Amino acid sequence: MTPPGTMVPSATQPGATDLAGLHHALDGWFAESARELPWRSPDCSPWGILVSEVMLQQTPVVRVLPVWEDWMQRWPTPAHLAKEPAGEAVRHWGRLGYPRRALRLHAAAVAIQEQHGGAVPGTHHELLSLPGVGDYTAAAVAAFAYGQRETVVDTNIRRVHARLVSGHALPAQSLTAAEMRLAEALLPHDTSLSVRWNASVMELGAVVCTARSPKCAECPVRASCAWLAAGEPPPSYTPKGQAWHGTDRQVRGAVMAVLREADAPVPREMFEHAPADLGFAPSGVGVPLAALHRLNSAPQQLGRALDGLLRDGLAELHDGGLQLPA
DNA sequence: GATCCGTGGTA
DNA sequence: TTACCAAGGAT
Repeated sequence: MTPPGTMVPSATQPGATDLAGLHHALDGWFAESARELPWRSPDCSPWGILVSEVMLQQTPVVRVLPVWEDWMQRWPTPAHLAKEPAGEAVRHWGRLGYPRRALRLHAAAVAIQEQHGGAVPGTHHELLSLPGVGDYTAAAVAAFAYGQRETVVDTNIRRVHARLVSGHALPAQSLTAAEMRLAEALLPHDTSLSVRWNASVMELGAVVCTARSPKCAECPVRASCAWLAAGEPPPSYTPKGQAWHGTDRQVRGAVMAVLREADAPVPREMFEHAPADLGFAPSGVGVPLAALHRLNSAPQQLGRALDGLLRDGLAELHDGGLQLPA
Protein backbone atom coordinates (compact mmCIF):
# COMPACT_ATOMS: atom_id res chain seq x y z
CA MET A 1 0.00 0.00 0.00
CA THR A 2 1.11 3.52 -0.74
CA PRO A 3 1.29 5.57 2.44
CA PRO A 4 -1.27 8.39 2.55
CA GLY A 5 -0.05 11.73 1.34
CA THR A 6 2.76 10.36 -0.75
CA MET A 7 0.70 9.27 -3.74
CA VAL A 8 2.42 10.82 -6.70
CA PRO A 9 2.49 9.71 -10.30
CA SER A 10 6.03 8.43 -10.00
CA ALA A 11 4.93 6.17 -7.18
CA THR A 12 2.21 4.68 -9.32
CA GLN A 13 4.23 4.53 -12.51
CA PRO A 14 7.88 4.29 -11.52
CA GLY A 15 9.95 6.24 -13.97
CA ALA A 16 7.16 6.34 -16.51
CA THR A 17 5.72 9.75 -15.88
CA ASP A 18 7.42 13.12 -15.92
CA LEU A 19 5.07 15.46 -14.13
CA ALA A 20 6.63 18.64 -15.49
CA GLY A 21 6.39 17.11 -18.94
CA LEU A 22 2.68 16.51 -18.48
CA HIS A 23 2.18 20.08 -17.32
CA HIS A 24 3.99 21.41 -20.35
CA ALA A 25 2.26 19.11 -22.83
CA LEU A 26 -1.24 19.95 -21.67
CA ASP A 27 -0.43 23.63 -21.35
CA GLY A 28 0.66 23.74 -24.95
CA TRP A 29 -2.33 21.76 -26.12
CA PHE A 30 -4.71 24.05 -24.23
CA ALA A 31 -3.14 27.21 -25.65
CA GLU A 32 -3.40 25.74 -29.11
CA SER A 33 -6.83 24.14 -29.19
CA ALA A 34 -9.03 25.15 -26.25
CA ARG A 35 -12.57 26.16 -27.09
CA GLU A 36 -13.23 29.87 -26.97
CA LEU A 37 -15.91 30.23 -24.33
CA PRO A 38 -17.20 33.65 -23.22
CA TRP A 39 -16.52 32.97 -19.54
CA ARG A 40 -12.90 32.31 -20.46
CA SER A 41 -12.53 35.78 -21.95
CA PRO A 42 -10.11 38.05 -20.09
CA ASP A 43 -12.89 40.62 -19.68
CA CYS A 44 -15.33 38.21 -18.10
CA SER A 45 -16.18 39.36 -14.58
CA PRO A 46 -16.02 37.09 -11.51
CA TRP A 47 -19.81 37.28 -11.49
CA GLY A 48 -19.92 35.98 -15.05
CA ILE A 49 -17.61 33.15 -14.08
CA LEU A 50 -19.65 32.27 -11.01
CA VAL A 51 -22.86 32.21 -13.07
CA SER A 52 -21.20 30.01 -15.68
CA GLU A 53 -19.93 27.54 -13.09
CA VAL A 54 -23.35 27.12 -11.51
CA MET A 55 -25.04 26.77 -14.89
CA LEU A 56 -22.46 24.20 -15.95
CA GLN A 57 -23.18 21.95 -12.98
CA GLN A 58 -24.39 18.74 -14.63
CA THR A 59 -25.21 20.66 -17.80
CA PRO A 60 -23.41 20.63 -21.18
CA VAL A 61 -21.68 23.78 -22.47
CA VAL A 62 -23.79 24.08 -25.61
CA ARG A 63 -26.97 24.39 -23.62
CA VAL A 64 -25.50 26.86 -21.13
CA LEU A 65 -24.18 29.32 -23.73
CA PRO A 66 -27.45 31.05 -24.77
CA VAL A 67 -28.83 31.22 -21.23
CA TRP A 68 -25.56 32.61 -19.88
CA GLU A 69 -25.54 35.31 -22.57
CA ASP A 70 -29.10 36.26 -21.69
CA TRP A 71 -28.32 36.39 -17.98
CA MET A 72 -25.21 38.52 -18.47
CA GLN A 73 -27.13 41.04 -20.55
CA ARG A 74 -30.07 41.05 -18.16
CA TRP A 75 -28.11 40.99 -14.88
CA PRO A 76 -24.53 42.16 -15.50
CA THR A 77 -23.78 42.34 -11.76
CA PRO A 78 -24.99 40.54 -8.62
CA ALA A 79 -26.81 43.75 -7.65
CA HIS A 80 -28.93 43.61 -10.79
CA LEU A 81 -30.10 40.09 -10.01
CA ALA A 82 -30.51 40.72 -6.27
CA LYS A 83 -33.09 43.43 -7.03
CA GLU A 84 -35.32 40.94 -8.89
CA PRO A 85 -37.83 38.52 -7.43
CA ALA A 86 -36.30 35.05 -7.16
CA GLY A 87 -38.92 33.81 -9.59
CA GLU A 88 -37.40 35.88 -12.38
CA ALA A 89 -34.16 33.97 -12.01
CA VAL A 90 -36.10 30.71 -12.26
CA ARG A 91 -38.11 31.95 -15.24
CA HIS A 92 -35.02 32.96 -17.18
CA TRP A 93 -33.26 29.73 -16.24
CA GLY A 94 -35.41 28.30 -19.00
CA ARG A 95 -34.94 24.61 -19.63
CA LEU A 96 -31.42 24.29 -18.22
CA GLY A 97 -32.67 21.86 -15.61
CA TYR A 98 -32.25 21.63 -11.84
CA PRO A 99 -34.06 24.99 -11.34
CA ARG A 100 -33.06 25.07 -7.67
CA ARG A 101 -29.72 26.28 -9.04
CA ALA A 102 -31.44 29.45 -10.26
CA LEU A 103 -32.99 29.96 -6.86
CA ARG A 104 -29.64 29.55 -5.15
CA LEU A 105 -27.86 31.79 -7.62
CA HIS A 106 -30.38 34.48 -6.80
CA ALA A 107 -29.79 33.89 -3.07
CA ALA A 108 -26.06 34.05 -3.73
CA ALA A 109 -26.50 37.41 -5.47
CA VAL A 110 -28.39 38.72 -2.45
CA ALA A 111 -25.68 37.44 -0.11
CA ILE A 112 -22.97 39.01 -2.26
CA GLN A 113 -24.83 42.31 -2.20
CA GLU A 114 -25.53 42.28 1.53
CA GLN A 115 -22.42 40.64 2.92
CA HIS A 116 -19.68 41.36 0.37
CA GLY A 117 -20.47 44.87 -0.81
CA GLY A 118 -21.67 43.62 -4.18
CA ALA A 119 -18.36 41.99 -5.16
CA VAL A 120 -18.05 38.24 -5.66
CA PRO A 121 -15.73 37.08 -2.84
CA GLY A 122 -12.35 35.74 -3.82
CA THR A 123 -11.46 33.12 -1.26
CA HIS A 124 -12.47 29.47 -1.29
CA HIS A 125 -13.88 29.78 2.22
CA GLU A 126 -16.09 32.79 1.45
CA LEU A 127 -17.26 31.33 -1.84
CA LEU A 128 -18.18 28.08 -0.12
CA SER A 129 -20.58 29.93 2.15
CA LEU A 130 -22.66 31.12 -0.81
CA PRO A 131 -25.86 29.19 -1.60
CA GLY A 132 -25.38 26.66 -4.37
CA VAL A 133 -21.60 26.84 -4.18
CA GLY A 134 -19.90 23.61 -3.12
CA ASP A 135 -16.30 22.57 -3.04
CA TYR A 136 -15.93 22.30 -6.81
CA THR A 137 -17.52 25.66 -7.64
CA ALA A 138 -15.65 27.48 -4.86
CA ALA A 139 -12.34 26.15 -6.15
CA ALA A 140 -13.21 26.88 -9.78
CA VAL A 141 -14.20 30.50 -9.12
CA ALA A 142 -11.18 31.13 -6.89
CA ALA A 143 -8.94 29.74 -9.62
CA PHE A 144 -10.55 31.03 -12.81
CA ALA A 145 -11.86 34.38 -11.58
CA TYR A 146 -9.14 35.25 -9.08
CA GLY A 147 -6.12 33.36 -10.36
CA GLN A 148 -5.57 31.36 -7.20
CA ARG A 149 -3.86 28.00 -6.89
CA GLU A 150 -6.76 25.65 -6.13
CA THR A 151 -7.30 21.92 -6.30
CA VAL A 152 -10.18 21.85 -8.76
CA VAL A 153 -11.81 18.45 -9.06
CA ASP A 154 -14.79 17.93 -11.31
CA THR A 155 -16.07 14.90 -13.20
CA ASN A 156 -13.78 15.60 -16.17
CA ILE A 157 -10.67 15.97 -14.05
CA ARG A 158 -11.52 12.85 -12.07
CA ARG A 159 -11.85 10.83 -15.27
CA VAL A 160 -8.60 12.13 -16.76
CA HIS A 161 -6.73 11.35 -13.55
CA ALA A 162 -8.30 7.89 -13.36
CA ARG A 163 -7.12 7.02 -16.86
CA LEU A 164 -3.89 8.95 -17.22
CA VAL A 165 -2.45 8.16 -13.79
CA SER A 166 -4.40 5.36 -12.16
CA GLY A 167 -5.03 3.26 -15.27
CA HIS A 168 -8.78 2.91 -14.66
CA ALA A 169 -11.49 3.39 -17.28
CA LEU A 170 -13.60 5.46 -14.90
CA PRO A 171 -13.13 7.20 -11.55
CA ALA A 172 -14.66 5.78 -8.38
CA GLN A 173 -18.41 6.08 -8.07
CA SER A 174 -17.99 8.80 -5.48
CA LEU A 175 -15.17 11.28 -4.90
CA THR A 176 -12.59 9.70 -2.59
CA ALA A 177 -9.91 11.17 -0.37
CA ALA A 178 -7.32 9.37 -2.49
CA GLU A 179 -8.53 11.25 -5.58
CA MET A 180 -8.17 14.57 -3.78
CA ARG A 181 -4.65 13.67 -2.67
CA LEU A 182 -3.76 12.70 -6.21
CA ALA A 183 -5.18 15.95 -7.61
CA GLU A 184 -3.14 17.92 -5.08
CA ALA A 185 0.00 15.98 -5.95
CA LEU A 186 -0.50 16.66 -9.66
CA LEU A 187 -1.18 20.39 -9.28
CA PRO A 188 1.71 22.55 -10.52
CA HIS A 189 3.38 24.58 -7.79
CA ASP A 190 3.49 27.69 -9.95
CA THR A 191 0.23 29.54 -9.39
CA SER A 192 -0.28 30.77 -12.93
CA LEU A 193 0.51 27.37 -14.38
CA SER A 194 -1.79 25.70 -11.85
CA VAL A 195 -4.74 27.77 -13.08
CA ARG A 196 -4.11 26.74 -16.67
CA TRP A 197 -3.52 23.15 -15.58
CA ASN A 198 -6.94 22.99 -13.96
CA ALA A 199 -8.55 24.42 -17.07
CA SER A 200 -6.63 22.21 -19.46
CA VAL A 201 -7.28 18.94 -17.64
CA MET A 202 -10.96 19.82 -17.50
CA GLU A 203 -10.93 20.69 -21.19
CA LEU A 204 -9.17 17.45 -22.05
CA GLY A 205 -11.83 15.47 -20.22
CA ALA A 206 -14.64 17.42 -21.87
CA VAL A 207 -13.34 17.24 -25.44
CA VAL A 208 -10.91 14.31 -25.79
CA CYS A 209 -10.90 12.04 -22.75
CA THR A 210 -14.68 11.68 -22.78
CA ALA A 211 -16.67 9.15 -20.80
CA ARG A 212 -17.77 7.21 -23.87
CA SER A 213 -15.53 6.60 -26.88
CA PRO A 214 -12.58 8.80 -25.89
CA LYS A 215 -10.57 10.23 -28.79
CA CYS A 216 -7.22 8.82 -27.71
CA ALA A 217 -5.68 9.42 -31.14
CA GLU A 218 -6.08 13.16 -30.53
CA CYS A 219 -4.78 13.09 -26.97
CA PRO A 220 -1.65 15.16 -26.34
CA VAL A 221 -0.61 12.93 -23.42
CA ARG A 222 -1.56 9.51 -24.75
CA ALA A 223 2.07 8.38 -24.54
CA SER A 224 1.88 8.79 -20.77
CA CYS A 225 -1.58 7.27 -20.29
CA ALA A 226 -1.65 4.40 -17.78
CA TRP A 227 -5.05 3.22 -19.02
CA LEU A 228 -3.84 2.95 -22.64
CA ALA A 229 -0.64 1.26 -21.46
CA ALA A 230 -2.75 -1.29 -19.59
CA GLY A 231 -4.69 -2.11 -22.76
CA GLU A 232 -7.81 -0.07 -22.03
CA PRO A 233 -9.27 -2.32 -19.32
CA PRO A 234 -13.08 -1.96 -19.00
CA PRO A 235 -14.72 -0.24 -16.03
CA SER A 236 -14.89 -2.31 -12.86
CA TYR A 237 -18.53 -1.36 -12.39
CA THR A 238 -21.53 -0.51 -14.53
CA PRO A 239 -22.91 2.98 -13.87
CA LYS A 240 -26.50 3.01 -12.71
CA GLY A 241 -28.71 5.12 -14.90
CA GLN A 242 -30.92 7.97 -13.84
CA ALA A 243 -34.58 7.02 -14.00
CA TRP A 244 -36.81 9.57 -15.63
CA HIS A 245 -40.05 8.29 -17.15
CA GLY A 246 -42.76 8.05 -14.55
CA THR A 247 -40.73 9.71 -11.82
CA ASP A 248 -41.65 12.64 -9.60
CA ARG A 249 -38.85 14.56 -11.25
CA GLN A 250 -40.58 14.31 -14.59
CA VAL A 251 -43.80 15.67 -13.08
CA ARG A 252 -41.94 18.46 -11.28
CA GLY A 253 -40.30 19.43 -14.54
CA ALA A 254 -43.63 19.55 -16.34
CA VAL A 255 -45.14 21.69 -13.59
CA MET A 256 -42.18 24.07 -13.68
CA ALA A 257 -42.60 24.44 -17.42
CA VAL A 258 -46.17 25.61 -16.80
CA LEU A 259 -45.14 28.08 -14.09
CA ARG A 260 -42.37 29.58 -16.22
CA GLU A 261 -44.86 30.44 -18.94
CA ALA A 262 -47.59 31.73 -16.64
CA ASP A 263 -48.10 35.46 -16.14
CA ALA A 264 -50.56 34.90 -13.29
CA PRO A 265 -51.17 32.27 -10.58
CA VAL A 266 -52.27 28.95 -12.06
CA PRO A 267 -55.26 27.44 -10.23
CA ARG A 268 -54.35 24.11 -8.68
CA GLU A 269 -57.24 22.36 -10.43
CA MET A 270 -55.61 23.09 -13.74
CA PHE A 271 -52.74 20.78 -12.83
CA GLU A 272 -55.16 17.99 -11.98
CA HIS A 273 -57.79 18.33 -14.70
CA ALA A 274 -57.47 19.56 -18.23
CA PRO A 275 -59.88 22.50 -18.35
CA ALA A 276 -62.44 22.20 -21.09
CA ASP A 277 -61.54 25.71 -22.15
CA LEU A 278 -57.90 26.65 -21.68
CA GLY A 279 -58.98 30.24 -22.18
CA PHE A 280 -59.45 30.28 -18.45
CA ALA A 281 -55.78 29.49 -17.94
CA PRO A 282 -53.15 32.22 -17.74
CA SER A 283 -51.92 33.05 -21.20
CA GLY A 284 -49.18 30.91 -22.62
CA VAL A 285 -49.58 27.87 -20.41
CA GLY A 286 -51.70 25.82 -22.81
CA VAL A 287 -48.87 23.84 -24.37
CA PRO A 288 -46.92 22.99 -21.18
CA LEU A 289 -50.19 22.25 -19.39
CA ALA A 290 -51.17 19.82 -22.12
CA ALA A 291 -47.73 18.19 -21.82
CA LEU A 292 -48.24 17.80 -18.08
CA HIS A 293 -51.66 16.17 -18.57
CA ARG A 294 -50.20 13.86 -21.19
CA LEU A 295 -48.05 12.34 -18.43
CA ASN A 296 -51.31 11.18 -16.86
CA SER A 297 -49.65 10.92 -13.47
CA ALA A 298 -51.55 9.67 -10.44
CA PRO A 299 -53.11 12.37 -8.24
CA GLN A 300 -50.86 11.26 -5.41
CA GLN A 301 -47.75 11.71 -7.52
CA LEU A 302 -48.88 15.12 -8.73
CA GLY A 303 -49.49 16.05 -5.12
CA ARG A 304 -45.99 14.99 -4.15
CA ALA A 305 -44.53 17.03 -7.00
CA LEU A 306 -46.48 20.17 -6.11
CA ASP A 307 -45.69 19.82 -2.41
CA GLY A 308 -42.04 19.30 -3.21
CA LEU A 309 -41.90 22.42 -5.35
CA LEU A 310 -43.57 24.46 -2.60
CA ARG A 311 -41.21 23.02 -0.02
CA ASP A 312 -38.18 23.83 -2.17
CA GLY A 313 -39.36 27.38 -2.75
CA LEU A 314 -39.67 26.92 -6.49
CA ALA A 315 -43.40 27.66 -6.32
CA GLU A 316 -45.67 29.72 -4.10
CA LEU A 317 -49.40 29.85 -3.48
CA HIS A 318 -51.18 33.09 -4.38
CA ASP A 319 -54.94 33.49 -4.53
CA GLY A 320 -55.38 29.73 -4.64
CA GLY A 321 -53.00 29.32 -7.55
CA LEU A 322 -49.35 28.45 -8.02
CA GLN A 323 -46.73 30.81 -9.37
CA LEU A 324 -42.99 31.30 -9.34
CA PRO A 325 -41.63 32.80 -6.10
CA ALA A 326 -42.06 36.55 -5.71
C1' DG B 1 -22.63 7.71 1.88
C1' DA B 2 -26.92 7.24 -0.77
C1' DT B 3 -30.50 9.77 -2.83
C1' DC B 4 -32.79 13.36 -4.91
C1' DC B 5 -32.91 17.00 -8.10
C1' DG B 6 -34.12 18.52 -14.94
C1' DT B 7 -33.20 18.36 -19.53
C1' DG B 8 -31.89 17.06 -24.07
C1' DG B 9 -28.18 15.20 -27.11
C1' DT B 10 -26.04 11.03 -28.52
C1' DA B 11 -24.50 6.15 -29.41
C1' DT C 1 -35.46 2.96 -28.69
C1' DT C 2 -33.31 2.83 -24.38
C1' DA C 3 -29.75 4.29 -21.54
C1' DC C 4 -25.94 7.01 -20.58
C1' DC C 5 -24.20 11.35 -19.56
C1' DA C 6 -23.22 16.40 -18.68
C1' DA C 7 -17.78 22.13 -15.24
C1' DG C 8 -22.49 19.24 -8.52
C1' DG C 9 -24.94 20.58 -4.27
C1' DA C 10 -27.84 19.74 -0.39
C1' DT C 11 -29.78 16.67 2.78
